Amino acid sequence: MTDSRFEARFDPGQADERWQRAWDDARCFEADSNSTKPKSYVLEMFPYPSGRIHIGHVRNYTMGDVLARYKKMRGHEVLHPMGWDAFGMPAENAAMEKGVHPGGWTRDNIANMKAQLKRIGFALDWNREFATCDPEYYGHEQALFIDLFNAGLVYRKESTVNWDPVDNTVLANEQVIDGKGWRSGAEVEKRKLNQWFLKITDFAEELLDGLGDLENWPDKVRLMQENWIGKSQGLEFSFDLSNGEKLPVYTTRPDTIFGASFVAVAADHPVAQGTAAGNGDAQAFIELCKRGGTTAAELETAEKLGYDTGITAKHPFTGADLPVYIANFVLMDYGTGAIMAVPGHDQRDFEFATKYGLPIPRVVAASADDAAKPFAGEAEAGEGVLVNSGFLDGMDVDTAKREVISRIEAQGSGAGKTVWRLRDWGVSRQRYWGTPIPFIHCDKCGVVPAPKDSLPITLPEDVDFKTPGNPLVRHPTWKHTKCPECGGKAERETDTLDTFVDSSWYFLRFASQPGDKPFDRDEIAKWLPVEQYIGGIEHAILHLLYARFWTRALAHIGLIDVKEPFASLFTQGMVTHETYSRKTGGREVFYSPAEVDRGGESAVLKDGGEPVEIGRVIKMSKSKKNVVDPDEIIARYGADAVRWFMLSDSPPERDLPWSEAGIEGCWRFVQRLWRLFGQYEEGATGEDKALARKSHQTVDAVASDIEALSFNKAVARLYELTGAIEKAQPSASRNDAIRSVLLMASPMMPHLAEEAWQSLGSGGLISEAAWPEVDEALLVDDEVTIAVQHKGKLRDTLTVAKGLPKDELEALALASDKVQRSIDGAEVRKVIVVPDRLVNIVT
RNA sequence: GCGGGCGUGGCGGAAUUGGUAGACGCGCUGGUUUUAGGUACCAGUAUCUUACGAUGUGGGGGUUCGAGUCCCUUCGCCCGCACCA
Repeated sequence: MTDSRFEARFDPGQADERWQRAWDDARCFEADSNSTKPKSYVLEMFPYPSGRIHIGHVRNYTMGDVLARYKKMRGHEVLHPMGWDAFGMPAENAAMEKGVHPGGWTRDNIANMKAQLKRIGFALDWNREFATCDPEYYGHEQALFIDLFNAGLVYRKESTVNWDPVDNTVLANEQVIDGKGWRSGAEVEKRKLNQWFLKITDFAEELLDGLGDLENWPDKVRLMQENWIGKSQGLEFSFDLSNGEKLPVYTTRPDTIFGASFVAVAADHPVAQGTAAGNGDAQAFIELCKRGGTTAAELETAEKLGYDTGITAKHPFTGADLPVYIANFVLMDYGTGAIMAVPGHDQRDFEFATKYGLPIPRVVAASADDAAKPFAGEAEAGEGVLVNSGFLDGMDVDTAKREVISRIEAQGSGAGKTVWRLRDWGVSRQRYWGTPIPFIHCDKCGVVPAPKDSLPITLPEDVDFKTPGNPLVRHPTWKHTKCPECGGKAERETDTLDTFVDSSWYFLRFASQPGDKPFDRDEIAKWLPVEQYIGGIEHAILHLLYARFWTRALAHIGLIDVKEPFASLFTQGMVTHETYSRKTGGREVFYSPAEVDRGGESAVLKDGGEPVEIGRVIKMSKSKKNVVDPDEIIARYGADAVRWFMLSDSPPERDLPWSEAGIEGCWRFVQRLWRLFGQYEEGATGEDKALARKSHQTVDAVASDIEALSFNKAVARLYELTGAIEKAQPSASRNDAIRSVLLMASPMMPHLAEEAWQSLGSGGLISEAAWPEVDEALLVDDEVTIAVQHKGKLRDTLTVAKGLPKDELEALALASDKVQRSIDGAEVRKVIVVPDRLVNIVT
């Protein structure tokens, strides 16, 4: 019964590219800023141009694409742009390893990856494409940076970097492995440099409060940001030290002050520095702290170490002399860089006190009776009542906090204080491949911003990467310039900006890209905020917080009117794959899926047939070789099967395990749909009420699924409806249902859909068509299936008219043979009836 | 270490406010069509049990007429930790 206009099989090899060209020719996905339609800005996190599109990108962009195409079908003017996060370290690493220029390497990668994206058929507005390494883009970024400087949001201060003494280079955290430089293997040192900072802490309160309005962000992301910002109410007070100095400390647990058994300062705290002067042992200890990791994770997992300064601090209430230690777990940039340590009620202090034999007094207990209860090998950080604490005894934790703060304030030795965990954003990078920081150092005038008409300050092309270190510093001419203030000899800043700055406003530039300024305020007002932002959960904190901050900062200085850039956020999972490996000579060798023949339970090498071990399903990575190349898959199965796979089965926020069998199944479904569309019978008449109902219910449900980004559910519903249509006899209802499936599948399998749309003789492109209408009357079923339980266990089901009253349901349930057999004459004590759902009989 | 998340058949997963656990797909088993087939179609597929039935959502405990869903506890895996993007 196959329609003659349909070939036996859908051939993506000839169809995909043809339709991609048709979309380009019709310019269907170009966003019109002057449109009067409701707007939808759909954005996926733009990729770093590493060279190849990764299957994870394909998943991310397919989700956004389905939403963008769907919104267009619902009559929205859609902005769905794409660009390149093109600055960063990998380009410099490639330059060092392969002798290529970072710019050329990046441009080649972009060209490759763009071609790859085109082959997947994404509905992108390529007119708005840019790369952050375009001088035009980073020139505007330099202008914005100067604006923020003029608004007092940019400053310089000393801060610590990882220094590789052999390569004479600053290392990123990921380049430090076990405290050693990844290339040189040299012991990494901490070194202080003058660096540029953005005052994100000025916005801490705003960024925290703003989270409350981001209702369409995942709760987990909001919670992570809240914890990261880390507002805490505590007490800052000063200890009188035995050397006559005062030592300010900050604590969030002033209630436990009677449990303080020592005081600790960070290695770079002035008290530590003072102790080290003329004290070799203290100096050695501070040196020890300077080695090793800089990251919070390393600091906190490292063994707690300390050095007794010999100084003591006088307890403000008991007058006791507490020893002052230099400790490796105290951070200089949180609070005052010094703490009162309460080992009984803080785990880090507990470990330290145990190691150094310091007292561990209990000052909080479950009840006053437990005042002498020993600790069970760890600190107790929870709630309770105060004990062994003088005037605080018997109070709860909150009351005691307030009491201590007011007494300290009365003494005049301190005050209640709000402290934030959030630190200012250090944006200096001692690297070439980034946005040059637009400032000029003049001996006479100091650090002055470059004149705006000198922007962009572009990177020099003639650089070499044979010598380690920043090529901008050793370039013969680049940094030499004139001071814009006095006209005298001066030098350019050679630091470049963190690439997180580039990604903090690219979504604005997509919406509006005038040549003479970063963006047009009115156009931003039209397009922003982004309706739906989609990206990886790994960006939950840094990128998303920086972008929120940068947007607020621009609003603060009056350049834009939007404060939150992303109205709705979705974080998708990774694409994973099992690993294949063989142990040869004690070494594990990994093989790529392409090298392996995968049977039901086992796998063997294609070349040679030796068995390989099938490993866990993990994130795709080059080192484990468990990667699949989107290009190869598309060449084999076409773009639509790959897109369908990306949407099927796994909920989008969870990991998606790639499997060969899975893509085969998708390929078969593409063909099954193709046959279904061929079964559209011109002129078929007659009504099929059940099918019509199923079809309209599916259209309604798939629409809500797509809007909720629950693509796996939408896919399951399309399978179901397809099955129902295949079983039905030809009718007008059936034709209508086939047409609905075609339209519903079109955002997911656009090439197949265009081909079928054309074959059915529908005019124009399906990409320009409207979403099918839903007949509300068909959404409600008139019969429901009721579960009948006895003592909470299912005994029978009943099919009854919808809305049947409770007493009738109860009577029907009790009349059931199966139920009576289960009750077996016992006394019915209670019957619970949930209309249209269930009856539960309790005996 | 701290913060956040996840855990349901052989596999991916589905399951309004607590209300028929396993929809849908993959795989597997049997059959039909085909010269053949890696295609298509039909039937079956949580576990135990001959059956009646019992058990079952990482483990243990609790609340409830009723728990995958709520509470406590425990184990495993994943993400982030400020210079990877």
